[in-house]
Amino acid sequence: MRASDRAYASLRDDIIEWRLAPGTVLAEVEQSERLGISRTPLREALGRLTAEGLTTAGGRGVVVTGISLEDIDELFELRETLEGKAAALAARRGDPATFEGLQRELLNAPQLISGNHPALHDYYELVGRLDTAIDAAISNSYLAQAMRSLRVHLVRIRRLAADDACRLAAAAAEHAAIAEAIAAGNPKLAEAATVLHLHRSLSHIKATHASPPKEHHG
Amino acid sequence: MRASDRAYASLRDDIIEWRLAPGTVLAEVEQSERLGISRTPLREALGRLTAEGLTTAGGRGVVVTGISLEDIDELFELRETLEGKAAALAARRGDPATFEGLQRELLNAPQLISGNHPALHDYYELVGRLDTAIDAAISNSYLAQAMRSLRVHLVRIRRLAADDACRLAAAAAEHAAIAEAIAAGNPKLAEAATVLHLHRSLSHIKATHASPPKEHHG
DNA sequence: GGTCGAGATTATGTATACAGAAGTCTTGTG
DNA sequence: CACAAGACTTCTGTATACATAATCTCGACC
Repeated sequence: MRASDRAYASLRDDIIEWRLAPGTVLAEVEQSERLGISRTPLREALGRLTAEGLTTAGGRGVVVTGISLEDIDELFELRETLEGKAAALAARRGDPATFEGLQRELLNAPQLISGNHPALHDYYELVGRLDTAIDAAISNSYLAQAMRSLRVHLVRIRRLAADDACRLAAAAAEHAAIAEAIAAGNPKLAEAATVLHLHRSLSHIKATHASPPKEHHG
Repeated sequence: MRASDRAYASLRDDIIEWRLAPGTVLAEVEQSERLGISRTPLREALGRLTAEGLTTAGGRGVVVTGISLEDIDELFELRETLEGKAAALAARRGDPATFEGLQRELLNAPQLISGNHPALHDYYELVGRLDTAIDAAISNSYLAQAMRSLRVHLVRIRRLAADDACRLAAAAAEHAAIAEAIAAGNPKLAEAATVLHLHRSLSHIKATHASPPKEHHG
């Protein structure tokens, strides 16, 4: 693996997991020394992060982007548009069997979650498989790409919302409804189920953070 | 201006204007010598182009991306989703006076176009102002960013469709309808006018290219 | 005492040198 | 004559050295 790829993955992870706070300046010499590489591959990594919107190239050095409450609203507005359309397209073009299987798994998810130690990883992996299945079903690489670039920010937001077992179970049911609608080949229903799920998710995030979270564009 | 910026702008223009054909390999030494810069800023430029989707970083060297008929369909599918939503949001949040002015200008556009030498530049500049006004009105930087990344590819497609004066006049009328709906504060109408315009544009492009254009991902 | 300016310092932007990998051409053998 | 193996060529990936620009600080002058 290339050094620039490692640097990119490392920094991306640090930003998404909030180990690098918004507003942090990523000086080239400092970071290249920290990661044990030279400035050249680091610059490529920073360029990719900036293209994704995780950092901004303001004046001197690149700084870690913040996420304000307005950003979350904007993000979900776009997300509703893209994922709603994607769900509708998947219902038209997807393979029903695939989504029937995912629906079954999602209906079983709450049982796994309510166990002793909530297996967040398993749940997120399952949701990720649903996302991947939708991406493949829509047969639209540009739409898929747009959603992928959104998901980076959403994962970041997810860390802000302390997902309890209750919300996870509800979310699993909502995802199951989406999968069911897609499997049934019903575009309108798939879009409606998606919109519903996203509104619930956004409400949950906002309720969790009645007090404003870390603020905004560094 | 930085050397990497100049290289990026130059290559981007060459690709959009089809001076660099799809499938062309952009070797680093070759291009850096052609542009009179060193490999370092050139690599940054290539990275930006690849992030935008104008080039792909397959195996050895980056190659200029192609646009197939399927790509155009996918592109317009996403475009309909994003611009439809944007028009609806602009109708809700935009300043009516701005769009009334744009509507008036667009209604006068056909007179300018039907002159001796069709002033394509003026028309495209006017449409660009409408896009900019919508971007500003929606108050959603993520949606605006998604549309900006789309427009790069659309400009490229525009060069494939030989826009005659007749089509330009019709397009101006369609744009005027969009501006009118936004000025009227009618989201559903604005979205409908946008969807109508995009379908007409796509039909025109497809009719122009009954014979398949340059094909596919390089 | 405050403010403006010049110098120093440090960071980014660029060029170049080096290393590793991949592809191609050539040559030898079956 | 065809196929395979090896060396050579060439390209990308990385490191480092140098240039340039911006910022911070210190000092002088008002």
